[in-house]
Amino acid sequence: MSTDRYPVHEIEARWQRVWEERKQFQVTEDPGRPKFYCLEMFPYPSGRIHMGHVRVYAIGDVLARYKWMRGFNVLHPMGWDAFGLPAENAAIEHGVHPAVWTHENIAYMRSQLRKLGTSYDWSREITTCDPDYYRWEQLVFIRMFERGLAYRRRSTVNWCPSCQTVLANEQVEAGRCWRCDSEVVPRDIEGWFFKITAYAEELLQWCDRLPGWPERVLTMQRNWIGRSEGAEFDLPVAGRPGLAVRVFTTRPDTAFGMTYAVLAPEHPLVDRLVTDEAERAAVAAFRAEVARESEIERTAADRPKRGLRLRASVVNPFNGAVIPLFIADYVLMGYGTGAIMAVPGEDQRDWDFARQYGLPIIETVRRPPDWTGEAYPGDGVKINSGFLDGLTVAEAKRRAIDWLVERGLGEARVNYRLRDWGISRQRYWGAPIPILYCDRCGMVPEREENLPVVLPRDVQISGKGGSPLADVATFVHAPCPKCGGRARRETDTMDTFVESSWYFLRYCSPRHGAGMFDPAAAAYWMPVDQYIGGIEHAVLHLLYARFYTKVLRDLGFTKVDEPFQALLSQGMVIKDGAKMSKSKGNVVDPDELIAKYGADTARLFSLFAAPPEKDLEWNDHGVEGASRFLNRVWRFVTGHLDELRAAPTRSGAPATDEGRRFRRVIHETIRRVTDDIEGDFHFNTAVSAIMELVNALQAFEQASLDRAPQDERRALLREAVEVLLLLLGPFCPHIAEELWSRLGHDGSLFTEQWPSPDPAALRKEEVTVVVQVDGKVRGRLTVAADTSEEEVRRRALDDERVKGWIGAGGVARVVVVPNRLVNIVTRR
RNA sequence: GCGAGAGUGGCGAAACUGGCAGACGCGCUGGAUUUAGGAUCCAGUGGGCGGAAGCCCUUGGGGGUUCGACUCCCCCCUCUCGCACCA
Repeated sequence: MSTDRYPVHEIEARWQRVWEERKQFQVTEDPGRPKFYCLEMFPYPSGRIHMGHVRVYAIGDVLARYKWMRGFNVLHPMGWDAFGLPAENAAIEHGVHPAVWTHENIAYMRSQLRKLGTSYDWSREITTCDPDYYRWEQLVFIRMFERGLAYRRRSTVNWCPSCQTVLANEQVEAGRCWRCDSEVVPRDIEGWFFKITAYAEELLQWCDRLPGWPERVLTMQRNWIGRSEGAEFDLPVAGRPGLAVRVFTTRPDTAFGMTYAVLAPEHPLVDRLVTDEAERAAVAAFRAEVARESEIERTAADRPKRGLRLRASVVNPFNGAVIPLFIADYVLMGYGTGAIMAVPGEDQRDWDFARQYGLPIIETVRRPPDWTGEAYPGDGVKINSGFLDGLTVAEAKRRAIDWLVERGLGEARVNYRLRDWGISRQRYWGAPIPILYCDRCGMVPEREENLPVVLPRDVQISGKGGSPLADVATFVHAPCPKCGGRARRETDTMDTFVESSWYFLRYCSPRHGAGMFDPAAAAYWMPVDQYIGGIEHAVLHLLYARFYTKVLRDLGFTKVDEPFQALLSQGMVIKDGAKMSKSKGNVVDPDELIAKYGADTARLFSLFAAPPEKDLEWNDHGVEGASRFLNRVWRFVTGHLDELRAAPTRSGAPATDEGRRFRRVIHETIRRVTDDIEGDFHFNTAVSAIMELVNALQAFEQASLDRAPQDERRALLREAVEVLLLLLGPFCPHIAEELWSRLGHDGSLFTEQWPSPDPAALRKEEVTVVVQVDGKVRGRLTVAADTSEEEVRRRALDDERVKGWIGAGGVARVVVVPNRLVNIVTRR
């Protein structure tokens, strides 16, 4: 190790030990102090932390330490999202038990997080694969089951052939598995669901009441929930009394333009409508053709639509017209009623289909004169629409619905795109679902006093498919909780997103034995004041956690409506233009980084290089720069220790202009750094303000050597250095603590008050006013602050240089912005 | 297609409610120190013209509002992300 650099490792290890020994960041509820719950998304214990972790935990740590210094009682916990597939895959590949693999990883990653100098209350650490953790979600599962919020049904689900398990809709990205990127296939299977759809409206409504969340995350959630308003009504099947096709539409006003109707190919009504074997065979062939297409092909853009005309026809109740009925691949069974009225005039999909199959097109809204498109989806006056003619689209929608309701033919209806959350996983490493199947009693929940249903250790993990739990006789066979007879346990486990849906509540009282959490502790700490994590969870974890919190509220466990008051979505860490990944070979290993430069440098660079919400382009030279800066701070403080220690306590304003100017820089830095942290977490500009302070400090040190009175010089140097260390503390805690103590302070920097700017120091005596002529800078004036407009105008017009730019036309007007600028507008 | 966000030096970026565009850092150039390298320090660094003072141009492109536009309005282009036949 070069002697030119400060002793990073010695210092960092020492302070990490001191903080731990002092239990400095352990907290208890204290009603006398304002609380601040600072939470970063907990990691999956994959083995080692990566740069994305360094970034998110550095961001959270700055905030937590800052809030400490601001006098808050800060809850800043850490834990492990410990269930999940990689542990099982490791078991298959290396023959190590998932539990062993997981706990080894946790031990290593915990030491890595400590080396980063993070201010966690480790006494609150939780691990979700611990039965003392998941027992509580088993309890909640039972309560949800009793209320119909957890239910079992057979349905077509997303199956990942590689992970050998079901995926929730939210876990499928463009037809592929969110984890392994395999193509997802539909599969008909029995499984457990959480009824998130019962909360669709509330989840949507609250999107408008989360001002601390980024708009793009709220938009993604709103889109995902996908509310649409319209009407549902019957199209009677011609000549088949009692049979009708139920359709949903958002445009009931266009009903007079319906020229055909469509059922989803798998719609159950189809089988009842077929007239003979020939048609049955045709339908079967069509269905097979549609089924052959993969999810990805089916969602490809501009794909031609395919349909099959059925022999049956339906009647448009609005005008009695008999219209053809199709089955077609562009109508989905999973949305609305699985059937539509087709209005080619106003719907582009219907237009495309009608053109292809030679079906008539009726326009029911007058086109704007410059309209050149095909189907017209916009507003306008209704035409060709009977009693709706002459109305606007909005009026006609209302009228059409009233008309349906009056005749008992249909009703207003709201539909959501959101589907229930499928939580069954056909895998081992997850929380067991506490349900038994009894031959006599059917589906029975485990008795609450028998919880937890512990995941057995001894299993054969083959990865061949099907839950390995099914082969564990001691687990599967259990007495029926109701009748005591023979019963079998459910062998699916819960989606790991269930654990992460409430861990923030468990942190409030992590060792609570009488329930999920201590209500008093949760009442004190919740909600999370600032949550920090990656954008990839915009509609996964963040939607599930909101839902689960509302369920817990409705079950009487908590009074909180929303778990996260404010959310910061940090950007990715990229290198050479791509996300860091082993396959691209562009990973930077945090261990190596810390070994070379130390944690303070790693933190400083990841905070300085970009604002937190943006992607961060990794740059090795930039890291050098961060390290260089810290070394400069170190050299300055250690090089002036005698002088700093001998400094007098400040009294009054500096006597020299130089001193006053420098003191203003010090206090302006306090203001800037505070505003940057409090505002939009723009730590990058906060760091640059600190760097500017150091630049000013060095300049002042040089300039004041022989010019300033020595007492004033020392006092200002001391004031500047103390402010510098206090401001730097949250970003680079180790070096700040070390230099703070070398200055002669006994206590920790983090028990100090965050500094406030002195208004007297901020006051400017002189200001530079820019003088423009026709908007171009032609000079500047130095004037006393708050000089009157007239005076500034006079002095600007008197300026010789400025006069030269005023042409023959003379001055038209003069705009004066006090303390800033004068703009002289000439007549041209 | 729909929705959201972004576009500023060689690079990461900054610019408060419209008021000196490019702070801070990286890189680069020159110099000092050094046997050398490293480290450190000093000066310079958007483009063009000029010996210099200085002048002109410049925030994806085009228009507009304004004394004044990176910032506000309209049109267009490019990129990123999300959803995607959702009736």
